[in-house]
Amino acid sequence: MVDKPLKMKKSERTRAAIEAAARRLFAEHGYERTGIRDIAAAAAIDPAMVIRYFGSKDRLFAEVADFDLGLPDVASIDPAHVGRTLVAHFLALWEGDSANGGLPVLLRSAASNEFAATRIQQLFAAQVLPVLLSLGPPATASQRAGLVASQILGLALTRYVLALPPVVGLDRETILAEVGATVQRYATGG
Amino acid sequence: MVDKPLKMKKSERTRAAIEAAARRLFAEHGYERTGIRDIAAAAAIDPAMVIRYFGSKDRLFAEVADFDLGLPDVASIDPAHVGRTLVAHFLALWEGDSANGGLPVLLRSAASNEFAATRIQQLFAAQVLPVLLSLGPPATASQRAGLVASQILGLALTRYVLALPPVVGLDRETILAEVGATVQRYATGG
DNA sequence: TCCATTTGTCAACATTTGTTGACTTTTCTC
DNA sequence: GAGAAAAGTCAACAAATGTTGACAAATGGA
Repeated sequence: MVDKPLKMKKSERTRAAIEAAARRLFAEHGYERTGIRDIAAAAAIDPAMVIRYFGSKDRLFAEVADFDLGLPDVASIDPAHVGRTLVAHFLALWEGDSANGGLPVLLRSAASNEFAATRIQQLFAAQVLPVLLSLGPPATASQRAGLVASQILGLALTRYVLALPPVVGLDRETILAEVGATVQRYATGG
Repeated sequence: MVDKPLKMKKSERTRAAIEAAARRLFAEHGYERTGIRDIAAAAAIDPAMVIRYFGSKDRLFAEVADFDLGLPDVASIDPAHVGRTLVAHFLALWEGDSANGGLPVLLRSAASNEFAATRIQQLFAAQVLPVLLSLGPPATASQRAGLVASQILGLALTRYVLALPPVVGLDRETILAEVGATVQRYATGG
C-alpha cells in the first residue's frame, strides 16, 4: 500500500476516537472526575487501549492540553480594536464546535490540577503577552497581560464553566462591546 | 455548669478543628483531591470522627461552603465608587487570613463540582445583584451583574487559584484602580 | 462510686481508581 | 495460505476512596 490511504489506518482511528472522547469528557467534568473507563466507554473501546495508546492518564491529558490559541498575527490587528478582536477570538475558541476545544479542558481542570494551571500560564505568556508588547509601554506589558487574563479567563469561567445564568444570557454583541472595551483599555494601558 | 464555659466543650473543639482543616485543604486542593483521611490527619483526629460529626464528605463541604460575602449595605456605598469598593471588599475576602475564606473553597472546586458552582451562582444572585439594582436601570441589572461577576471572579481565579505570575504581581492599588474602574462601568451600565 | 452519655479508636467493608500482563483475534506481507 | 506484526480482549493487581459498626476510654451527673 504505497498510496495515501483514504481511510486512516485503524490504529490512528482508534487513537483519534480516544482523544476525541477524552477531550469531551475532560472538558465536561474535569480531570479528576473523568476516569479511564469513562473515556474508553465513550470511545467504545477497551480501557486497556487507552493506556496502550497514551501510556497513562496524565500523558493523555497532556496530549489533549497541548494546543494553540491561534491568535491572529500582531501586525494584522488594528490597534484601535484589539480588545474586541481578542474577545471575538476567544469566543470563537469556546463556541467553535469542531477541532480545538483545548481551552475548556484546561480551564475546567486548572483549579485542582497543577499541570493544567501551568499550561494556561504558559499559553498566556507565550501567545497573549507578545501581542500586548507593541500596544503600550513594554515595561508594563506583563501588568497589562495580567489584567487582560483576569477579564478573559473570568468571562470563560463564568460563561462556560460555571455557566452563571446572567453571563450565559449575555448576547454576543454585548460581550464584544462591553468586555471588548475593558480588554482594549487593559491591553493598551489606557 | 450554668455559666458560659471559658473553653468550648471538647466536642465543639474537635468539630471546629475538623472544619478549619477542611476549609484549608478544600481551599488548597479542591473537593476531589481532598480526602477524608487528609482532613483527619490535618486535624489530628481519627477519620471516622469526620463522618461522625458531619455525616459525610458532601455535608462537610456544604457546611464549609455555607458563608456570607458580607457586602456593605447598598445605602452606605458611594455610587461614584462602587467599583473600587466592591473590588476592595473581595480582595479583603481573599486575603483576610482569619475567619471566612469560604470563597476560595468554592472557587477552587466549582469547576468540577456542581454544588460549588450552584453555590457561587446563588451567592451572586442573592448578594451582589441587589447592590446593582439601584445603580442603573433595573431591567439591565442581571446583565450588569453578569459582567461584574465575570471580572471579579476572573480576578480571583487568576490571582488566587491559578496564581498567574502577572496577576499575582499586581499591587493592591493598581487592582483597585484598574479593575475598580471596570467594575464601576459594568455596575452602573456606563 | 456507679452509671449513662459522650467522645474517640480500630479494623474492616465495598467500590472505584490507574495500570499491567497474558492471551486471542485481526490484519497485512511474503 | 503460512507466519509475523498489530490491534483488541479479559481478568486481575495494588492502592485509595468514603463509610460503617463494634468496641474502649473518658467524662460528668446522681
